[in-house]
Amino acid sequence: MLKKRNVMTIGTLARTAGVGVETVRYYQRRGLMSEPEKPYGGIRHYDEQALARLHFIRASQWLGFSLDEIGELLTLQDGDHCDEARELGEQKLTSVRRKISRLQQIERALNELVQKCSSGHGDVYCPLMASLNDGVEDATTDKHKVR
Amino acid sequence: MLKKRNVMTIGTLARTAGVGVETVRYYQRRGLMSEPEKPYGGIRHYDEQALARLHFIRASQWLGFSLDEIGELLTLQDGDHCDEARELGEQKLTSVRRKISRLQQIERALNELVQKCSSGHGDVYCPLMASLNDGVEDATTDKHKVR
DNA sequence: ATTGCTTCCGTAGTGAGGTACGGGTCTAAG
DNA sequence: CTTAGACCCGTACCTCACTACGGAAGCAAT
Repeated sequence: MLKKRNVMTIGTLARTAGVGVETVRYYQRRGLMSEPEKPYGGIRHYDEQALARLHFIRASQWLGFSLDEIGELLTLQDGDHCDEARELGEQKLTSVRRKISRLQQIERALNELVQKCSSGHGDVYCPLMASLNDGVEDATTDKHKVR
Repeated sequence: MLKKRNVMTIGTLARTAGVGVETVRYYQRRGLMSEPEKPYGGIRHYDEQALARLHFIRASQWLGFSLDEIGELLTLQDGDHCDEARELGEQKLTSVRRKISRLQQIERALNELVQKCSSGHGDVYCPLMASLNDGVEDATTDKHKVR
């Protein structure tokens, strides 16, 4: 008993996955998804696999992988390359942890500044601005790229 | 006794602040820094104020302000607008905290996946890939923008 | 005086991840 | 049968923060 596969147009596919039609087409152009053959003169249809692929991409993106990295992951898809996949995962984990601690530093600094601003309200000058003018105490000590 | 002010060329200024010459010129075009008058047919010189401005910009950037927001901050520079500045700071603080908790979620998920990958090594399939294929457990439940 | 590094200045390109547009074709509802 | 709404497709445009390019002119040392 062959259950007829859930067939969708690109619009339905996109809506179901919560992305825009243009985004799906963009992923196709990037080579992250294949374009199904189109029936002569007609409209392409997409199945569950396409939807799964879209989920894969969004899930990976959510984990901080770039589209290029996702492309890499996709070449490892058969499950035979667990080590490579884990390696990529570990790299991401490291970079996520770096980001977290940088943001925590920033949070502490910003919090302190805002606190000062709220309390010492008698003065004429603004402590936040003052700190920014001084370079936020050792924030600019790392003179590297901010990006 | 007038101490002759520390005068720099754009190159020295940039190097001192740890940015590129092009970056300084870019900030000028963006209206974040002024261009000093140039002596007839000659080379512009920059003083400590310009350097301070550059520090201000980098410090603010480090705190997560965009160049547009930094422009706003700069219009509040006189210190008479402490409330507005604090308001901006608080907004940033909120967004930084959001980012942190999002990243912490990601960290937990990624860590778990990598752990699984390292341990259960007898199977043929890769747990990381498997999870990505399933959508990372409720990661894709929030079907919104990843950006 | 010649080499060689800066500076000056405008314009254009980069990368990441899309989003928008416009003209043409299909399909489904009324 | 007409019309509204998808779809198809290529190309152009967007944001953000830079970065590069290229030619002319200045300045410092040899």
